Amino acid sequence: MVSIKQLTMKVLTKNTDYAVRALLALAKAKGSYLSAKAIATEHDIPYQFLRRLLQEMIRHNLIISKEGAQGGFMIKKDPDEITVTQLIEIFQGKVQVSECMFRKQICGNRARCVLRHEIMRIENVVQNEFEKVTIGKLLRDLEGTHQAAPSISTPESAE
Amino acid sequence: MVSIKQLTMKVLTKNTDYAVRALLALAKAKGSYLSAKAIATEHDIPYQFLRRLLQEMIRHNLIISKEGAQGGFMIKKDPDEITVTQLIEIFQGKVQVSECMFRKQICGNRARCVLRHEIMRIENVVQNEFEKVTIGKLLRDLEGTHQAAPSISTPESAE
DNA sequence: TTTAACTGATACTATATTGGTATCAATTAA
DNA sequence: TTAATTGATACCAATATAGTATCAGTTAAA
Ligand code: FES
Ligand code: FES
Repeated sequence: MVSIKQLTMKVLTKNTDYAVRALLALAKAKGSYLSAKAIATEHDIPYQFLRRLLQEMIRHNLIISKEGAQGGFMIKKDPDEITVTQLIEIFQGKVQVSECMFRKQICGNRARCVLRHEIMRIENVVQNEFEKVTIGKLLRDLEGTHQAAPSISTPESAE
Repeated sequence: MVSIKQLTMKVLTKNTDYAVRALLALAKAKGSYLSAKAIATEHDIPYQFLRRLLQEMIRHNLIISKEGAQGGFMIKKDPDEITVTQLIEIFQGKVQVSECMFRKQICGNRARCVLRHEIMRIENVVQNEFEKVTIGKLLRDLEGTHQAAPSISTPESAE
């Protein structure tokens, strides 16, 4: 075996995972401040880890904060304008399929490379797909799940 | 900054990169044995690293080997049947967008989850796209680049 | 006016993954 | 017999990911 350790390669890391969860909590609490501690305990996110993520999201103008007692964080940007793509880019950097495998070896100086085209095309597909998933959409799905929409045809017992 | 180190997250690792290069070399040399050393030097792949990859590919029936002096490796499987997806799975494990972010927190016991559907859909898209890229296709592109097809409309000076 | 509940900033540690090296035994052509 | 070569596997280094700790500053409220 060479490198098959986990059996899967993650495209979303904990950073993004936690950030999305936190944003959903903040979006739901829209208008009031939620403390990092509250979010952390309620959503099982390591406290200090979460704090860094929140600070990063402030820098990116997704949320704001209030210091001191009774302080906390509040969502700033419209949830429908926050895409998973953005979060991935903030916390994991741009998704790139390959910096260009083979480079010199195969392509030499030639600018034309079908493989590269394939790769770039795939990259765009991924990008576009994630672009469609916003915090607002997830929130609505989530609330739909817990409130209305009693049951959907295919129950999908998987997972 | 939280984790933006490289600015990009790779979907293809060196393993896969090198494996594809080696397979292209072997596909080109179809019918004769190429030594690991020859491949390594010709394609700038770390020798010992490459040897492990080759052994792994033997285990997966992509290539065969001959021991001893004048030995080496020879491609076994039809290049058109070797997809990049397969190589990714061998060397990086299955591509999985997320093992299921949020899990309990959000979905609880509910089997219905739109986010999960989105994620799975994206996974499938990636999988399908890579499925289309085979060693055979790459080899033909490569040979086209070096032999016929003198020039294509868009030169793409990028990279 | 002191204190406890907070965030800001940042350094640190631990673990996992990725990338690469080294070693030695076994095989085979010359 | 020897040099070229693979089989097998252990090891090491660099980087990325995940998580922890600390301390200074702010603020609501007792
Ligand atoms: S492999 Fe780099 S341009 Fe083709
Ligand atoms: S997040 Fe896991 S099923 Fe929805």
